[in-house]
Amino acid sequence: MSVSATVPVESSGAVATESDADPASLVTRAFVLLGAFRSQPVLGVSELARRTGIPRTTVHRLANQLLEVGALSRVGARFRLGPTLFELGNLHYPPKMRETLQPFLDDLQQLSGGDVGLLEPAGRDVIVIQASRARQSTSKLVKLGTRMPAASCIGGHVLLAFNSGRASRRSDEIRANGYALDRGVAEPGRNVVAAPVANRQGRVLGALMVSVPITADDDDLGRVVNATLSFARTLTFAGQTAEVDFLAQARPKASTPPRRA
Amino acid sequence: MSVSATVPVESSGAVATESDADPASLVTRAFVLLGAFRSQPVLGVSELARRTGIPRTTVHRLANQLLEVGALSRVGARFRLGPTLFELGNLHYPPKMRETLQPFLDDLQQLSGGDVGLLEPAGRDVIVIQASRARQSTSKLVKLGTRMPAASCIGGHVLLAFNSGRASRRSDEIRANGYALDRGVAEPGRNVVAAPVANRQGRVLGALMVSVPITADDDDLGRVVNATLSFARTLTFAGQTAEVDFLAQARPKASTPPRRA
DNA sequence: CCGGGTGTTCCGGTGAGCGGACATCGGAGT
DNA sequence: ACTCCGATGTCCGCTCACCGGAACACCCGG
Repeated sequence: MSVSATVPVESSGAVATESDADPASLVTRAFVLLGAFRSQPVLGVSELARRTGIPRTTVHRLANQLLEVGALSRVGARFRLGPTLFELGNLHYPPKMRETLQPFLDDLQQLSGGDVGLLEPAGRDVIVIQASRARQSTSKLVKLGTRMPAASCIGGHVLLAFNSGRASRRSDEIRANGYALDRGVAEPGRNVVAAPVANRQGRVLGALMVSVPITADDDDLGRVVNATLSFARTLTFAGQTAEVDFLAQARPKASTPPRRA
Repeated sequence: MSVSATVPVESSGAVATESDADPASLVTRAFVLLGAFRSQPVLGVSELARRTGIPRTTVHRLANQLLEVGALSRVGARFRLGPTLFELGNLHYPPKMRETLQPFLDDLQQLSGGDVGLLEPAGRDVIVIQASRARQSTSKLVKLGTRMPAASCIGGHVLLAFNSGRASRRSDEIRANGYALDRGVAEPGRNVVAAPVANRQGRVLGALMVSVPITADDDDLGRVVNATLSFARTLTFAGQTAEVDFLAQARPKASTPPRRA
């Protein structure tokens, strides 16, 4: 549990977030810094340095620069993530996407009684970019802004199945069914259903995920599965119509820019 | 009720404000790059270079680094803001703040029939960090994630009045009234009301803003004002109880870090 | 075939970033 | 009281990684 994305192993020196490329690069470091706040919302310079393996002085300078642009805010002598990140994060979507899709998520939430979330891939992780939660639900998977490894979440499995070229038994199964189902494994006492959402080119860009409490009657679950599939198709359609082109990925122009060595 | 002579709303356009300090600093530049997407959601390298004044080569390198950390995504050969920003932006809040406050905003929305937004200061701008909008409203001020100069928005005036030391006639007036009112200036055909929201120390950290269509009857407006004030107080209270400590800003510790000699 | 528009690569000079050392503050322990 | 410890903020000289001009590769429309 405690899906990685967290702290590297103490003061191991280098940055341990399994980033592919050179760990240098100021930009990378800045975002490693920001990422440290995933596990702790308020951090001081020294704490940041300890968690990220970046020298204190450097952290100090970086943090102050991030402060200037509003990516961090002060909390007494310490820091927290700043409002500029929220602003830019919201600009991530096409302007009307959220408003357009929210009613659908809400409907599905009502209908299923569970928690509904829309996932987007981010590297080898997935992020919950939109959600509709039951009043007093405790699903931690389906929570706005949550990031987790694609491999460790059923919604991520769906995305992998439809996106990554690599075939596997599980992927084949998901593609064949058109959805994925997790019975109480990911979340104890809960069933989780996931179905793919595509854009107008038919490319799968997101996954709809529903987490419902386990019921005695399997027919209930069946209904939830059907509803999820139906709504996933609806979202695909809604994304097309509202010229939202849900999650963009516009014209596939330079489809394969020569990959760097 | 003096009509507030609000500065006419600056309609997007050029790059937004700030960037006071040295334009150097990689971090600053990176965020200047990201900020360019405020006016255009999808941009290529050359376009970015043109808009930001940063040389193409540098833009290219920066953009690719930002891509690696998920702060940007590819769209064909161009870029858009990435999901990591959304994730981090959501972490900006205390964990339960949004869920806690949303019902209050929704109630006020229903009650007033207008658009309701919660503002947070960010440098000399303000950002709408939470909103509840009427079904088919067209208020552009009260939209989730919107950033605008504090000086050009009535909610910003409230924040300035209660936060900045500088006194002015307008600030005094707002402090005396406990709220601010804009009659159709900021948004044609709409009245906008704003009231301060504080944390447990009584420090004003946000502003509640309500935009309603202008009605013939002034009593209606009065009711909206009262409701807004009431809800602002409620939010203050809610922020306190739910140990959300709404918008943090904990103990005013190192209030005056010894400024360089 | 050309001219103007992209995105991308290369490479040398240099200034920005690095980090060791120091100053300072605040709280806990004795 | 005095001290230790860890916190944040500051200074400064060395060096290496970033910067950006120039050149390249590519795709279009004329």
